[in-house]
Amino acid sequence: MKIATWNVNSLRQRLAHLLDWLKLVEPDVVGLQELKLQDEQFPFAELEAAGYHAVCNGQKSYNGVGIIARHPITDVSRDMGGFDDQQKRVIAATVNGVRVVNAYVVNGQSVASPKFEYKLRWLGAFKDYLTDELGGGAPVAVTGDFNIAPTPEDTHDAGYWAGKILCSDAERAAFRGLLELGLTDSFDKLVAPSGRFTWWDYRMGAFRRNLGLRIDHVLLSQPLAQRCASWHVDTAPRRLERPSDHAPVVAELGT
DNA sequence: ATGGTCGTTATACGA
Repeated sequence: MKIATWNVNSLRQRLAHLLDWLKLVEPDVVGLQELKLQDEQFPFAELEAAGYHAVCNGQKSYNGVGIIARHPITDVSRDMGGFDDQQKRVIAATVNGVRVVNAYVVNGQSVASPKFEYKLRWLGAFKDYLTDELGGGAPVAVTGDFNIAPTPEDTHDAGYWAGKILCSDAERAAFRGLLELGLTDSFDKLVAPSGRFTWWDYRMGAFRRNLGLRIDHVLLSQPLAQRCASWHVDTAPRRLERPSDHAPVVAELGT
């Protein structure tokens, strides 16, 4: 079973990339982020033709998340109950007995920004939300653009990124707090041929120079973590013309 | 590496 996450940075711009990638890789479940479209614009027909069920929580211009899967998708939940948020960042659903939670975590802009306060509040709410989902009895897979590089090694230049947005102590502590709920970072099963970065800035030729960060993650609750055999980044879509600035991450689970 | 690019019912702002 392949569980993937991919920030596509506009699904309308990236639909061909996604469809080609699905055909090649055949993931069972994919959490998609930054759809940048409304629900009625979601390409359900194209994905169905590709063999995928789909659910989404869309928003005009910004944010927006979706889950696509080869098995039927049930028990769809949108947003975090109890957290008043105008931004569409969370969708959860059950796929083949697995509770899939897919999130587009707040970027935060800079640690001095009011958006950083929002990011930390949001992460606090997300921890509570995951606590509830983990108590639901089903194994849980959390996919998403977390906008957090968990360790200095998850950056191309630890000195440059020290204390900056995506790498601050507060963000990293929040990420560890999620793991402490009983989730394992599937990155622990990194396979040797894969690099670890999942995002490269569009500017400065950052991808060509491999100036990246690891900010997209697949976290697994215990029964799934035990089955996780490998983690890798697929950089092929990042090499295409007009790519997303993120590459898909794939966690593969055995039986 | 502080510039440089993308995306969006845009022409500023978010990432």
